[in-house]
Amino acid sequence: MGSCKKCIVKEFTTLNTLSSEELEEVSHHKNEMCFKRGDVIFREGSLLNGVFCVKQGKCKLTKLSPNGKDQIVKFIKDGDMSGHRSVLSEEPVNLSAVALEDMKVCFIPKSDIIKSIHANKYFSKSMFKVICHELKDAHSKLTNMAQKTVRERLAEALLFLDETFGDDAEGYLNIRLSREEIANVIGTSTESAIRSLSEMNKEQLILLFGKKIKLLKKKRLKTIGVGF
Amino acid sequence: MGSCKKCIVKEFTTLNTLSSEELEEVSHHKNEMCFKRGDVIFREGSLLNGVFCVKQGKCKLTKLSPNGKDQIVKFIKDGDMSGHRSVLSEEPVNLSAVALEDMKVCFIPKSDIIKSIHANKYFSKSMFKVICHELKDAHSKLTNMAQKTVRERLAEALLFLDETFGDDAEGYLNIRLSREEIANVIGTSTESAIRSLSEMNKEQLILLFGKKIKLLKKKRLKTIGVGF
DNA sequence: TTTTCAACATGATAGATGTCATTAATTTGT
DNA sequence: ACAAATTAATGACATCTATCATGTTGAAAA
Repeated sequence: MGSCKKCIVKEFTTLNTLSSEELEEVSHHKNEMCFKRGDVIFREGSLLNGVFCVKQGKCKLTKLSPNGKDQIVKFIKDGDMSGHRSVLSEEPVNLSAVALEDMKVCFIPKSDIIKSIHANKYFSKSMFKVICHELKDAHSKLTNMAQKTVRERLAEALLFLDETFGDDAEGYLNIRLSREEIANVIGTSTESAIRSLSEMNKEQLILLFGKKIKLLKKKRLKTIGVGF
Repeated sequence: MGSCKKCIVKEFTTLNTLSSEELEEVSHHKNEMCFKRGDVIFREGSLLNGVFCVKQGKCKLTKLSPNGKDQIVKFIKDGDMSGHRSVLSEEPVNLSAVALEDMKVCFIPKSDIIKSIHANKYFSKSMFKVICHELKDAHSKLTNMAQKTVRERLAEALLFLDETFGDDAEGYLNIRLSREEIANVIGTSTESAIRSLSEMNKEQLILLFGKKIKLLKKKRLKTIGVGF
């Protein structure tokens, strides 16, 4: 089992505030797991006994609405943590995590996290920042959802995906989502999402090639996303 | 200047985990201020140097959308704290706070908060829970906003206001909001909000009397809010 | 390869919501 | 108490979005 000291997750998350000893301890307690596209990593309502660190792959965090539709609330990628909200608040998770591609994930037990929060003020501070940032993000998503049109939300979402996951060698978004998943990000029906995508395709703002999407005019997309 | 030890805010918030000495210190550093209905307590983008504790009155937290409309993200009432996200993340506030009635508010400097977070693990734990709860709440609001109709969101919002602020002697909601403000809670146009209210009034689910609103059939409103 | 199934695309239509215009009611300031 | 200004209510209409129906494409399995 590899040491956490050289892990990509340590590199990018709040774990980088841990001391050498703390990391050593985490290394011994952690649990490595693999998932395949479509696998459920955890499901809304479960009581998590630790946090997940993503070494490889991407997943979506979704919330089930009473009407049976999933809302995609967040994406998680290599180097990200997940499940910390549940651990910190000692409540069940309110979101489900589903793998979007094959993943390698480490599970760090709650006890290690809690211990370090109390012992290491840098870790605790960093944790606060992570959650606070998520909260800020959620408020701004809420506002967008409430006040923007489908087309505006789609433009925003595409730019977000571009910033978050980057492009591949040919300039396509480095994430593969079904049309339904795109609809679940922007909070609309699959058909409406498809229509808006086709429209942008015709306008040559984006290029659709199967499931692959290339952003052709990012500046224009930005102004659309802001609402103009 | 009164001691924080007997304050309603201490009673209800995370401040109740502070030791006697810590409270004493806060008592000396705090700053009492008054606001009138409509006053801006802080504005989106400001850098807060402390947190606000509400001794009396209510306010709304709003986020301005690029299209110029305000989205009401949260309500704050007697015994609540606000501004902690900004203080903990050391970022500008992302929301504006506007008084909905006359208010008495205490300002506690950032230094006291940070100090206690490091010194008092109960305080820190309690703070985590507060933020985590807000995050959970924001995710569920996001999902509702994305997937529910105006009527459903209105039903939910009314029940929320009822739970949060309670009723007056005659059974009316204990908070006075304009139609525009109600619209800004549920994320719709003022006219649509008015129409949905009128509709529920005709159906005798609620009773409208000027700005005052009484919930007549809460069970029915609940099933509407869930989406049936 | 061929078959089968799921995902994608698109048209038609109905329903929900936003916008504009007008009138009524209420609040505010004098 | 009155006038002015703001807020609320409602109708008419345009627009957006969801839903249903249908056909197409593409991927996976036999």
